[in-house]
Amino acid sequence: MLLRLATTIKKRSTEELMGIKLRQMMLLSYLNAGAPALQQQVCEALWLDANNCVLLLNELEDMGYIERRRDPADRRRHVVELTEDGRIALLRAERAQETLGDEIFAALSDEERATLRSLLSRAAV
Amino acid sequence: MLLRLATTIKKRSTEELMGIKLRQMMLLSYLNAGAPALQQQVCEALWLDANNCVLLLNELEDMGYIERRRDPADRRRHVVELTEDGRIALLRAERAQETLGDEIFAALSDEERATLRSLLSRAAV
DNA sequence: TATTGTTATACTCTATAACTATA
DNA sequence: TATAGTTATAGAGTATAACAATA
Repeated sequence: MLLRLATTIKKRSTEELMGIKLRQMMLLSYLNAGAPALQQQVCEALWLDANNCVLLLNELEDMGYIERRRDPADRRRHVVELTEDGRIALLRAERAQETLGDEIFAALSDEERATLRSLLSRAAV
Repeated sequence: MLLRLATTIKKRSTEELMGIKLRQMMLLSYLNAGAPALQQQVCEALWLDANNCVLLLNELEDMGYIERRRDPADRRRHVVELTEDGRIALLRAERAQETLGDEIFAALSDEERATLRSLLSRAAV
């Protein structure tokens, strides 16, 4: 049931609706939450292997939503940072997600949604 | 969060653990729940397009877990039925899933799990 | 001609391994 | 030599379109 709901969310989170892909949004969202992060940290936080992470970052860099800079302390490393355009794109995607959430969980009260969130957060990831 | 949990479940539902793949289990589970069904119904219930459905049924038929017969009433149609081996394979997979569920939702009481199920079931699919 | 099931094909997502540059 | 990032490649999963048999 949980799996089916997840596929529903994925299917309805179209690029057309959000402006960007769901995975792209999750990466931008992670960057927005904290300070500019090392590429490695981004990968780990989002469960992406190094390869996938690079590809995703490439897309976002091409779109101008992130910037990659060499870490002066260790020139092998890249520091990833959200751009202003990236912030705007993220906001749009988040608004779309909220609307979608309202549609999908329309039958649940605010309180019930909070309960759901809390229960899910206590499951092992 | 819901999406992350879903990927956790998928990743941990390995063929090694369950004996069959998750999608195969879902199809067998559907057949087990009701009477022998038309291929078309199976597709629709599991959100598979016709192509995918055929491929999945092919796998299961090769493994001897289902049987396909022509519908005498309309020879274009196929009736799909679970075999005894299929039933056994399904049972094994279901047991593995239960164990997995216990691990993932270990922090939740029985009552809380019931609440979670009920909340999820009320979301739009 | 329309419908059921099938095959062929391509596209996305993900996973593995080899390569480059820095340390 | 070990590590961070990259590239190349292959494998799942999924979607689209063309095809065969039957109605």
